[in-house]
Amino acid sequence: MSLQDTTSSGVALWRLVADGIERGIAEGRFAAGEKLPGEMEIAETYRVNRHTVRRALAALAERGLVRAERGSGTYVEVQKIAYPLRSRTRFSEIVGAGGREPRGQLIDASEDVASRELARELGLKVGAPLVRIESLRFADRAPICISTSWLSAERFPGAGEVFASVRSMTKLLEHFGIRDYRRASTRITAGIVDATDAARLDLALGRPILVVDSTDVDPDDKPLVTKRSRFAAERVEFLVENG
Amino acid sequence: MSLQDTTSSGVALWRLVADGIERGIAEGRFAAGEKLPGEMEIAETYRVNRHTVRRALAALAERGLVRAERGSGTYVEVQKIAYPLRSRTRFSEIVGAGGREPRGQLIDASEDVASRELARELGLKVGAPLVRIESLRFADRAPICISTSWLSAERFPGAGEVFASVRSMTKLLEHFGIRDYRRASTRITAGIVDATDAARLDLALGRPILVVDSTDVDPDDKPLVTKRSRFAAERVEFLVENG
DNA sequence: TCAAGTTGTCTATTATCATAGACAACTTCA
DNA sequence: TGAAGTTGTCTATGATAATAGACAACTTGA
Repeated sequence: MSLQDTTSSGVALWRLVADGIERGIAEGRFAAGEKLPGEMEIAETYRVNRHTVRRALAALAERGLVRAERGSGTYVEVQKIAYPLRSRTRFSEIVGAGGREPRGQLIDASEDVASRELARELGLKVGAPLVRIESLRFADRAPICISTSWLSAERFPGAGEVFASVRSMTKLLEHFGIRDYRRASTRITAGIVDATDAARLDLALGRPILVVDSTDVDPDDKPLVTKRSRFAAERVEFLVENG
Repeated sequence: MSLQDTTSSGVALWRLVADGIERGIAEGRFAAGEKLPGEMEIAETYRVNRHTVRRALAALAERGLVRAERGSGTYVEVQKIAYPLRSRTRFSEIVGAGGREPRGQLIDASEDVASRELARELGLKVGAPLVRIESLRFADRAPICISTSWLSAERFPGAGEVFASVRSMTKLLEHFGIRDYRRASTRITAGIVDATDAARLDLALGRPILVVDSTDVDPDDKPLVTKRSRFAAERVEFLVENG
């Protein structure tokens, strides 16, 4: 590691550079459409090899944040995604409307049992069998959000396998005969990303996340699924609709 | 990387394991003085090699979080600093459809000129004279939120002095003859506290904050005041009511 | 047209990361 | 005392990270 780092931090240098540049974009130091400093200049400011900078830029380019033009420079490509909050908010609508392609990826599905809080949210007894689904959502190529969803294992047997094939919570519920549902509650707070989420969201350690706890209910107000979602704060902003 | 990770994240595996264990300690899954699972068992749960686990444990040991005892096990060394991930304090009335009772303490009032963004929000020209009001809000004795409000200096002359005496944005607007107004837009995102806000909010550096940008308008949709508020994320959660 | 500056690609070298297997040293408990 | 289970240490191998230098391909502006 360069700089004063004598002990290895376990985070690759190119990742630190990439995070630094991304932060510059997120904070507006590099505006959308503008040219970044040259690779040599970036290498000097971070005191790393030019190849290391190129690795960082390649990672950003893969996610669509920057675009390199040979002979000219590297340009900032994207902006924050606006995420309106109202009942019936569904990810595909939002990102679809913005012209970005929604993608959901199953990370993991496993069995779980209801804690007191989960039991209360879902209207079940403590210890009731649940299905836990971990999923990752993208806009374009950038990971936006990690969600952990819990459903009753009795009401939705095999929910994990279904989600793996349909890749959408709406379609999962449709598969079990639920055509309509709505958002019962949404709580928003913020936190710091942990290492696991950081790796999956392609976020630097210590970066802020928006934490959204929500529960969806059917038309009879019976809880269907409760979720905890973690959004990369620098890529998302929430728009609260009020009359 | 193990699991399904085919793309390298730039974060070393041992670091992910170390963070995972540290999180377990912080959240009390591994109590102080207790024995951690064996290296083989940890390796299996994270699906990595035992040497990778040893690297992770070595990093934690170097920081004094754990202590290994040959032939016996590895033990949690320190008492965690317990802080709740989210408090139960509800501020729905501040951020939801309401958001009208900022009873707070005036920190500073000064003159400012409209940047492009402020001008757009307030429907003024760039460079138009503004009054900027910095205020601090408490719940009990804990500081909760810092707000920076901007108003047109032409429409609200002496707004700073008025706010200092009435200590409420609603009453300030009443003073200028505005009895009714509503929230036009609310944008929520998250960030890291800066040094100035950290001191005022009694927050550690690097802690997350909820950033709320909002604009209030009169019944004719004319912008009155635009605000940027920073909430200590660990003391606040937002409740979004829908339906 | 030409020079300067940019990104793209190649080879090469060294250090770290992650895995794998084997065995030693030690503790615990029956 | 002995077996089982724990951490400690050694060697070894392949993949990745980071450095270094050279040059090609291209854009920009004088």
